[in-house]
Amino acid sequence: MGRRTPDLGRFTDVALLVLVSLAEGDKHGYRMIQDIEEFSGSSLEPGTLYGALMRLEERGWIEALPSDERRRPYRITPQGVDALREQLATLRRIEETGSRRARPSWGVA
Amino acid sequence: MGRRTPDLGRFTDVALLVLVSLAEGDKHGYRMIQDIEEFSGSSLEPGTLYGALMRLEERGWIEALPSDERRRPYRITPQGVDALREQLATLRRIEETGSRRARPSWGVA
DNA sequence: TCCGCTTACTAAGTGAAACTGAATAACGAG
DNA sequence: CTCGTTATTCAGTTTCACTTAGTAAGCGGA
Repeated sequence: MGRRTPDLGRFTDVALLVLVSLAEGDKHGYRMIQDIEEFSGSSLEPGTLYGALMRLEERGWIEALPSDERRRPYRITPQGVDALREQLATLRRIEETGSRRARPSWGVA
Repeated sequence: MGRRTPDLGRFTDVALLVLVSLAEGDKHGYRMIQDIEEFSGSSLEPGTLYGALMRLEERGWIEALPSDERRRPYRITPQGVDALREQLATLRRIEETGSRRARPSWGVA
């Protein structure tokens, strides 16, 4: 459930979901998958998640913490928090516009 | 401005933006570009927009209206409205989770 | 009338990312 | 010692977003 529609867009980026997840606290990949599933309903396959982690790290929005060689935890960086806040603001604007427009008794009268 | 970050995700799907735009009323492509620019800050290039329109039409979420051979107007379908509402709900959940988590005095104490 | 601007869409080609799915492996429970 | 969960890596494919360029109708002004 909470399916990302194949063909057509995904409707929410993996990168955003990761940032939201890490905003709660440090996590390793596998826990992010579970967390993201809970708050967004999107179940990510490993390949999708780890690919996004790599790119986010290159961007400097998250950083790897000392790994215990089984789990590889990540932390969101200050730049990551900035980016997240900015994106959330944009998201809110779009969501509000959409809600306003899709609300008024569609199909009725 | 309102840049979609090249590499890394786009953070908002073109398809969603189109649905929000059409939720306000019928529009042809060029006007959607302007409308979307206004409410989301994302300026789409023609190729991006028209590609999304094609896929949305195949999906049955929008439909082409009789064209005057210069403008090609589109209308959102009932299924499109359903899909939009569902996506907005998901978006709101993500946005709320993100805002809650990114809020509490980050980096302070 | 013809020049140029805005409007409006079409089309081609590229790269990056999301997705699937399978392989690997450590660890705990029983 | 075996099975299920935890956790990550990797390979391969699809698809979308992006850029850019091209076509063309309509309109205002000189």
